[in-house]
Amino acid sequence: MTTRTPRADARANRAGILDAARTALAADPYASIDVIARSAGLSRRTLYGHFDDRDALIRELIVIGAQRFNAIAESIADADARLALARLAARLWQEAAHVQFAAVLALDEAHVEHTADALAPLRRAVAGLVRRGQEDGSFRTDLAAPTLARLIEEMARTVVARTDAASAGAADLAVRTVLSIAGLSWREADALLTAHPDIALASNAAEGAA
Amino acid sequence: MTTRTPRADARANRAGILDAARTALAADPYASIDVIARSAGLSRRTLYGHFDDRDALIRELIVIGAQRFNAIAESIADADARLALARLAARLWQEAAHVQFAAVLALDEAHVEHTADALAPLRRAVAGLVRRGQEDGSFRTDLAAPTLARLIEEMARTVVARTDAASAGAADLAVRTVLSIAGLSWREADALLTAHPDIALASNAAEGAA
DNA sequence: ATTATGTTGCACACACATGTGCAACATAAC
DNA sequence: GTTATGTTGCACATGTGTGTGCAACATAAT
Repeated sequence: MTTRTPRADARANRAGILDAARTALAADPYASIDVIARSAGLSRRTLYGHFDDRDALIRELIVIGAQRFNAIAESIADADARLALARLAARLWQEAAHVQFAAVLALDEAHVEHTADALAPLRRAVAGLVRRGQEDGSFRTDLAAPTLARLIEEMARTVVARTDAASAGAADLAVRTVLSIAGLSWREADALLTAHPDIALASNAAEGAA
Repeated sequence: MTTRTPRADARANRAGILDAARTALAADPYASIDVIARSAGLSRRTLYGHFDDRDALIRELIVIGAQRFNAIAESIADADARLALARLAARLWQEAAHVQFAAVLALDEAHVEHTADALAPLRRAVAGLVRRGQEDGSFRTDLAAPTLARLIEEMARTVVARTDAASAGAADLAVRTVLSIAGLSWREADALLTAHPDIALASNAAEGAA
């Protein structure tokens, strides 16, 4: 029981590892500890100074990512279920850089359970949205609510995991996909997005400008 | 240069390995050679008598699977693009047992390329369908044809890989998902499937009957 | 019944990843 | 400038998977 205060550079290195792990694991969920450490500019041995375990590192990543997810889910307040869903998809997409690894890891047997637990609030929010949308007739009713909720989750996960986050209309694509799955025709979705241009805003604008 | 005729039991064992590999890899794309061989009732050593390599085994699986895929794609003749897409999805689904591993493997870095090559005909068929559907106004036009084609592929792959093939309305779910992505409203898709009950037929009927 | 063909278990070499112990070295904090 | 804190490289043990060689054994085909 001495100083207790972590050194400043150590704090930064820890953060750097989490950062490197995010991108490395998004590209390859089986990225080795060594690859992660090196891509953070540190040695493998040092990483073990910050995290007990490969598992501990990943668990921390999941927890952090889930917090962001859940916070967003709980911040959506639109009365219109279609709007709420669209906004949820768009907001989540903006976090893509922080969550892409999660979308990939969520498929890994070893972490499904933990991920599912951590994302329970988000899942509840989606379930509520679906129920609401089905009740007011704006979402499809040919599928049972739990089925539709799961389908929306899976499709969203796929789009996040399999789309280059930096590409042009990526956010727009994600939103339209989710709305289509919810049962809207594309014209309906299109009208919705036109009427509410704030939703798919801020798609990473500058690209080819060099 | 002697007999050249493979022994009957050896032929059967080879087929058994391919079969076991299909199911084992569908569950876990990293299933070990040993697990595959054992689940075929053979020893690891024997497997190497039939296949040079882990890679050789997987490549053969991909080729066989792709042949079935492609044959189906080329057998679809409906003039109506919506119908054609629906039927394609349904027919592919019926092959789920033979292709689920492919849907999973397709994500594995090591085999993406080979898989993509093998599935070129299917991909071309989908591209043609999308073009046709967009031209006659039955598919969405808010996304460029290549984007839409890729999206349909990805979503179909996800549904195949992430749905219990034996579950009740699985085939129906797959078809409806694809149609929604193509831009149909759920009511439109519903009407289409009602008008053509032959499409989503033969969903593995008997389940709970024990 | 003989024989070519398959199968099996075992040992081996190899590669790669995880996690730990330790001594040498750096440097942020004071 | 001293010192507690952090970093590094190296060796090591461990575990898991791949692919091969070989001798003993089984059996389909004739």
